[in-house]
Amino acid sequence: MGSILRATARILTRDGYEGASTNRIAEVAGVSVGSLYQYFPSKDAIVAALIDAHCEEMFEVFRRELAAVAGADLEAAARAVVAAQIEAHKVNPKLHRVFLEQLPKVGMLKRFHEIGRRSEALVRTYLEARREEMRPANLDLAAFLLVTTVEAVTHAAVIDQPERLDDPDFIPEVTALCVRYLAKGSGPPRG
Amino acid sequence: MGSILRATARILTRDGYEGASTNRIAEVAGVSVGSLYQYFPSKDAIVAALIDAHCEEMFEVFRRELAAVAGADLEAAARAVVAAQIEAHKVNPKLHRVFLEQLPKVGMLKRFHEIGRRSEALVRTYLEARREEMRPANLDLAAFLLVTTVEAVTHAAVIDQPERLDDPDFIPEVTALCVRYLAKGSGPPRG
DNA sequence: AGAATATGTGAGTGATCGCTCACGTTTGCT
DNA sequence: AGCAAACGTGAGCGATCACTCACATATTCT
Repeated sequence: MGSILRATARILTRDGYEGASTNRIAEVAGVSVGSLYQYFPSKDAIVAALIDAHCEEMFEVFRRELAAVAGADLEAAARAVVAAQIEAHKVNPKLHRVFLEQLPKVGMLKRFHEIGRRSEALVRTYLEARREEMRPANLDLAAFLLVTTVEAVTHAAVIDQPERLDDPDFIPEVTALCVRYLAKGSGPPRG
Repeated sequence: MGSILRATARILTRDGYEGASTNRIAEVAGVSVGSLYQYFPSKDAIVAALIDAHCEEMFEVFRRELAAVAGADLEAAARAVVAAQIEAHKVNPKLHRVFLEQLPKVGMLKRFHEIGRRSEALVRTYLEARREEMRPANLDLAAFLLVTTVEAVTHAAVIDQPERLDDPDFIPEVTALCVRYLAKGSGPPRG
């Protein structure tokens, strides 16, 4: 069963979604198609199980790195969130890409949206604990903006432009994007 | 030919990628499959043409709204960028979603990345013209972060959580995210 | 050992798909 | 009208796919 998931992941990362027929998955896993259907009711179920495992793994990396800075100040916490997202995206970037860019079924994406919502909840908890330091009145909106932003920027960097990560300004600048948005410090002069 | 593209767009928005077989496209367009292949060499070519048209339309909306504020101050320009991205995403949200979430071919996504790069160039031009007002030293990185951020936040809102757009804080807060990142105003106290 | 059960096999099924091609139909010219 | 080129047609081809099922093999009982 694990071998089926491992074979599927390998095919997806090497040949993309098109190469992942049930016969080929069975072949690479070293079992027969019949066996494959004893463990999974459908091809979609295999992919779904793989997505679930991948999402769980990414979220676990994210959550663990965040737990370490629950009491830290804003700057340190923001830097940790950014670094955590980068690490989470390094779990299996190729597989991550296939899931987000090649899966033709919409239902599959819901699983990714869910870890987004869970990440938002973690961040909102932090923001609420330090509410008096925060400029935004609507912390729900703030958490949404931050998580969406950091995820997008991280994703674009890790998946599409890995050379960005070599830029020593990358993490500090993304951190600044978050911190300057959140902190009360004087913004631009208000009209 | 236009009818083929229109039929394809309609099927994609109504039934998703799975429903868009060449026979069905021909049927909805009111032509025969044979005719379809006189205008397009392959099914992929139809989808590609549709993507190109869609991207061009979105970028044109974005570019036009931006041209109007080329000389405006940072706050106004940022607000315009945010509003422009929202408007661009309203061109055809359902089709946009299918393109980004259901197309199984990676090659198709390159076309979306290209308008991202073009948007970055527009933004960078503005940033460079006002370089002395900007805090970030690396305006290339700044343009990348801003465009990626505003696109992601806008996309998430328009496509997945349209109720966000009803929040009167939405545009101001996204604008604040950009302006506070860019402006020289005192950031958080530096260690 | 032998029956009963669980597990594994892979050729084959039916359905779908992108695409072709032999054949009509229309159009525009002389 | 007569012809030819351009345009349109749709049954059907070959390929592929997810999935099944009759059968073989392995395992666990008594």
